[in-house]
Amino acid sequence: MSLATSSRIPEAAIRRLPVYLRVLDELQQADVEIVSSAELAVRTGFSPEQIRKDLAYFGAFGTRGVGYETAALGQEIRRILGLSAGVRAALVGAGHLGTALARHSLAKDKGVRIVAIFDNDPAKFGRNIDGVIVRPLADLAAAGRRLDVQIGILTVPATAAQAVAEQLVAAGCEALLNFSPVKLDVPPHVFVQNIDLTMELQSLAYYTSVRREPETEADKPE
Amino acid sequence: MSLATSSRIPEAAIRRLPVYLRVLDELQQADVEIVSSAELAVRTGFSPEQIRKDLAYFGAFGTRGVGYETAALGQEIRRILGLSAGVRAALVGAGHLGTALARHSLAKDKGVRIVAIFDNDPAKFGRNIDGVIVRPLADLAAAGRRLDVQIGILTVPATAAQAVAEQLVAAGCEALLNFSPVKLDVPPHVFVQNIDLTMELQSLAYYTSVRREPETEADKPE
DNA sequence: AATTGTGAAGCATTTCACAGCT
DNA sequence: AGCTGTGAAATGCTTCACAATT
Repeated sequence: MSLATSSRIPEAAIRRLPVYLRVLDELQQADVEIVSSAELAVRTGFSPEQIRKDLAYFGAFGTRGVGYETAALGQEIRRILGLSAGVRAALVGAGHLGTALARHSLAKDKGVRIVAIFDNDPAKFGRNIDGVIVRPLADLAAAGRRLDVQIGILTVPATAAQAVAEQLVAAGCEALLNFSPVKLDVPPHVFVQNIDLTMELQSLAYYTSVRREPETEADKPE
Repeated sequence: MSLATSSRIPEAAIRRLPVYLRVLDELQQADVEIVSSAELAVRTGFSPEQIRKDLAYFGAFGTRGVGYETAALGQEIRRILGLSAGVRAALVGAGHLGTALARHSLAKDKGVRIVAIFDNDPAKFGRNIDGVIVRPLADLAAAGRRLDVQIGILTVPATAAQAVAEQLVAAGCEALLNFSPVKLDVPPHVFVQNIDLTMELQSLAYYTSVRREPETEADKPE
């Protein structure tokens, strides 16, 4: 009962589904009722075969010789991801990044709703971020499972991250979005997605020509 | 001369280097002079073999039977990434997310420095974000290559993204960090890293147990 | 004795190529 | 005729296992 790991479906495929969903919604907006994998490929940048394979992991949603119904496929993806049920998230850390994220996500409902925001800093208590009030971090432990949140978002300093993660898991979170540069230690049933902004910037530097110094020393010795 | 793509080294390995770098800096801070791949593995969550292989792509930096010198390896990674030269970045879109990012990155110098911030909104012109003044977007085109930036960061609405990307490339950017949910069309020598926050949240929903509806219709038909 | 560096094996994901429907 | 769905091949990345070195 506790083995929730789906295992057969590549994580990369799951991460592409929201991209398909966005394009499908745009097409529907434009009254396009049918779309081919080739057309989706142009709009997403993924290959048509990949798109077909990704979708085929979950069923046969298209019509051969025709394509996919935009509306129906959109609903299927929403169902697969669990967005139609409406997922609830708690965000911890109402600093600049946390606030930006909350606004970003609350602006338009995309199936995941931030329903509670916590912080440590009394100066921030009571602040209203697009309709959600910033509460003391202590409330997270107190409210616990009554919050009924499935996703936790960490935009806290590295020093606080592990403790906050544990409280989010205790509150019932099964998936965490972690912006702290820390490897979180969580129970195996909890899925962690890390976003490390410093890492993103630093790794980009590699693809820049700046680094070319007259270097002789450390070339691979054959 | 224009073929800059390194090609032999996995992108995934490049993305792990900044993580090693962070841990090495922490160790150095704590006066640890030597570290083994096993110890690095514990602290980063990657396997020791993977760490050794990643480093071996660039040279032989360790001593057999001993380990790696924290200070020396840190410098090597900085050199490999191009951080020692000091990379310059321009950020476009001084909204909540852009501002948060700028502060985040400017707080401590990690080798990539945001040297210019642009926005479309006159209300934001002149605002000071940790020492950098928000300038009119038009200045980006005007300043062009004189900005001497290698990295561009896009925190703009989807509708503006492609045009802004083109201006950043014209200004000399060889790598873009794109937070807009748009597939950017750029010349082949430009490296694009997308961070799609809506996608991150929506894909997390999959790893949640919410989705379990009494579903019969669309199971894979064997 | 310990730990790196690395060819080879193993695994995962992507691409190919085409059969199967409409 | 056109486009999906899918085994099989190709590619890429990770793990294994051990020789090399201090």
